[in-house]
Amino acid sequence: MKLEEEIKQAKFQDEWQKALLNIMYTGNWLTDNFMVISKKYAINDQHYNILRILRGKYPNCICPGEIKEVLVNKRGDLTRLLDKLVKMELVDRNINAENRRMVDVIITQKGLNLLAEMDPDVNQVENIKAHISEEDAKVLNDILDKIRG
Amino acid sequence: MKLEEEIKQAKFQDEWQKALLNIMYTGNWLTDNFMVISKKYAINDQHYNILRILRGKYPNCICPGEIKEVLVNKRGDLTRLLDKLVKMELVDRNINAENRRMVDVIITQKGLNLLAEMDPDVNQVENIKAHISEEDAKVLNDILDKIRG
DNA sequence: CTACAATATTTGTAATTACGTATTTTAAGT
DNA sequence: ACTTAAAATACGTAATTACAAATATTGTAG
Repeated sequence: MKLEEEIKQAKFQDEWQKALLNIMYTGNWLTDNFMVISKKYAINDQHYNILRILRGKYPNCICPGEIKEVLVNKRGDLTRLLDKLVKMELVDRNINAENRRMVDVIITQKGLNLLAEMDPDVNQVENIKAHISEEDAKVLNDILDKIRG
Repeated sequence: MKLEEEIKQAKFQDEWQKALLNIMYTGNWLTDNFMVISKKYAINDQHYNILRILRGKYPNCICPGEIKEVLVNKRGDLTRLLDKLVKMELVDRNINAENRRMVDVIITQKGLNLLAEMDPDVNQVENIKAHISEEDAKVLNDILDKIRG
């Protein structure tokens, strides 16, 4: 659906202006989708993002600082986000033996199971293959990378 | 800068997967830029978005429901977001005479002045003309519109 | 070895946001 | 006119987030 209809604006200043709004709007739209899915499993989109990062590292661990760097969305307080995941037993958190300032975070089996359970729902959202070609995706990636300079 | 470097992921499943992350990442990146600018003027990006919508309507007013529909980001409690703008005297809020359920919101001169003051900063952020061509922007818009289906 | 700066994370507190519920007003049906 | 439903917004409360400051540990210069 054209952005003009979504945010009910007859026309934009120019294509660049529209592109900026379109990126933010579509980004929020995707995030909202992840929020809806995550909520079904008693977590939010940030928790989900963290679990995905941890699964990517598994069976290795990773410290909060690295997680923060890699998060798609930096909103939220990492310590408290992890607090909740620990409380739900989805991740383990231990002080690093070599450098006691650091904390090792690792996803638990329960966390892996949860992600596995969520995968079908997520695939549904991530199934943009139905809408754009691989070539389109590649073009999109190039343009977005260029925008961020 | 390539997304791979930004979020330190060696490679992605496929171009589609990367595109999804890229949209959300770039959207957040843009939003963060607006947040930084807004903060300099004691408001946040949502407040700024609302003020822009109101300027677009000026000298007409618009009700909260319509504002909500048009907002790029639906996060936040519109009543309280407006509370703050009213308190800062950047907008006026009055019960609609014809339909007393509705509320007329209009930007004040002070609000218009603030936006005018912010414009140079915002133009800086919005200056993606330096990075992508009009044709690129058009292609990007088409692809994003397709993704949302 | 000691003092000082740097790093990684946590915590306190205030502000913001989410979410369900309440309030007020209009519309519609009988 | 009266009752009920719908619409638009506001509000109470709990959860989340932002921001600054605190804590703990390591690295380093003298």
